[in-house]
Amino acid sequence: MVTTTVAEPRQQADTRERILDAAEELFTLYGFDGTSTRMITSRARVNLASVNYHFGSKEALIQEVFRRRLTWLNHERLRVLDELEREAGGAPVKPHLIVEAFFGVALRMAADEQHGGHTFMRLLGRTYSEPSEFIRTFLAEEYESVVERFKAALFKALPDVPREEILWRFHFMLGAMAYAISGIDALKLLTDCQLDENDPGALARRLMPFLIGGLRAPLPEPAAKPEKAVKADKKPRQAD
Amino acid sequence: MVTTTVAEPRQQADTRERILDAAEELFTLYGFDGTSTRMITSRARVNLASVNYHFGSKEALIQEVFRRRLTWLNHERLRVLDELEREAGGAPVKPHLIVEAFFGVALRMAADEQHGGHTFMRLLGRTYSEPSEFIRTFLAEEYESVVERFKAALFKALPDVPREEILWRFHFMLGAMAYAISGIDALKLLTDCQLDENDPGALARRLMPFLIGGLRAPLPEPAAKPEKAVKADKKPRQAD
DNA sequence: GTCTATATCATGATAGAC
DNA sequence: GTCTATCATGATATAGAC
Repeated sequence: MVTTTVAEPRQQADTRERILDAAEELFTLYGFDGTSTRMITSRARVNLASVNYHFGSKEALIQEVFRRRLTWLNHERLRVLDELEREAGGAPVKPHLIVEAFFGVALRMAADEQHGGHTFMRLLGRTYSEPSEFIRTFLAEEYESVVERFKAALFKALPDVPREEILWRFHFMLGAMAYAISGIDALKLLTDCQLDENDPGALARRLMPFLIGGLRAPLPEPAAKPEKAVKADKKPRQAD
Repeated sequence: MVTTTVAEPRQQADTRERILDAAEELFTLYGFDGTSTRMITSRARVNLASVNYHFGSKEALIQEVFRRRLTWLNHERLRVLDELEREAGGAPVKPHLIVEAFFGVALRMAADEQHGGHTFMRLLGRTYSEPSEFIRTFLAEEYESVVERFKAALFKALPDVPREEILWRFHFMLGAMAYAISGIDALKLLTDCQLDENDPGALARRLMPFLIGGLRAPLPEPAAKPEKAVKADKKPRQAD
C-alpha cells in the first residue's frame, strides 16, 4: 500500500460525486426548497463552498443531479425501442412492448443501485409535478426526443385510437408509475399490511398489467357538443 | 346601502378566508417551502401578522388549507358510497361504481370552483408525494376512515382478486388521478397540441375508462419463489 | 383585531488566505 | 481545490402601540 504525502488522495476527484450523491438523497427526502446547501455539504462531508465551486449555483446542481441519471435512462429507453423496431421490421411494434420499453426500463433502473436506484426514481417521480418552473422546463428538454419517439411508436401501433386519447393515456400511465415509485410511503395511507417492497421486480410485475389494461381500455364517448353535459351512462366502444 | 362608521365592515370576518384562499393558490403554484407568509398576506391584502394571529403558525395554516376542503370531499365520497351500498342491498357494489364514487367525486370537485376547484385538486394531487413528514401524517389521518370504507367495498366487489393486488391497483389509480389533475402543465411535456382543458367533464370521461381498465386488467403471475427472476413472458390470468 | 417594527435565525453566495 | 469568515437577503414569528 503506497502512502502519499497528499492528505486525502481520492478526495478531490470524489468531491463532485459525493455532492451529487448527497444532494440526490436529500432532495428525495426533503425536496429542493427543503434542502439547503449546508445540509448537502454536511452530508457529503465536503466544504460548504465546494458546491458553488463545482456547480456554480444550487440550481445548476439540481440540474446536474438529474442530468447524470436521465442521460443514461433515456439512452437506454431509445436503445430498447430501436431494437424493437428493428425486430418488427417496418411493422408496428405491439403496444405492450412499447409500454414495457418505456416504463420497464425505468422500473429496472429503480432496482439498480448503480444508476441511482430507488432514491433517484422517487425523486424523478415527484419532480414530474414539481411546481418550480425551471425544473419543469429542464425536464421537458431532457425528455423531448425520447417522448417524440415513443409517441410516434404508439400512434403507429394504435392507428384506430385518436392521438389525443393516446397522449392522455400516456399521461395517465406516467402518473401511475411516478406515484408507484415515489409514493411507496404514501401507500401506508392505504394499508397496514406489509407489501413486498423488497423485491424490485414485484413492482414491475404488478404495474405493467395495470398500465396495459389502462392503455387498452374501451374508449370514452366523445364529448357531447350541443348539450351541457351528457347524462347517459357511457357505453364505450373498444379501444382497438 | 348602509354606510357604517367601521372602516371595512366585512374585512375582519373575511380575513381568515382571504388568507386561506391566497395560501391555497400560492401553495399550488410554488409549493409549501416556496411560499412565504409574506407572499400570502400580500396577495390576500391582509397584514403580515394576521397569519400568526389567526392560525398560529405556517404549519397550522397548511393543515387548515387542506382540512377545509377535505372534510367536504371525503364526506361526499362516503355519502355516495353509502347510497351505492344501500341500493345494492347487501350485494357487492360493482367495481366501476366504487371507482366512480371515489374518483368521480374528486374530479367533479375539481370542476367546482365553489369547493376549491382546479386549484385545490392540483395542490392535493401534488401533496400525495409530498416529502414533508407532517403533511403526509396529517393527510393519512384525514383519509383513514374513507380509505377503510372503500377498501372494504373493493374487497367485497372483487372477492377473487388478492387483496394485496387490489391495494396496489388502488394505489396506481390514485397516482394516475393525482397526476392527471396536478400535472396538466406537465402534459406539455408530452405534447404541443392543445388539449381540452377547458371542459372539466372531459378529464373524467377520459380518466375513468383508464382507471377501470387498469383495475380489471389480467392479474400478474405470482412471483417465482425458487429462481432469481422469472424470465418467461407473462401469460396472465383474468382479474375476475 | 390590526398594524408597525423588530428579533432571531437560516439561506445562497462569495472573497480571499492557504 | 479547499477552507474560514462573512455578506446580503429573506424567512418565521412576536412585542407592543393603537
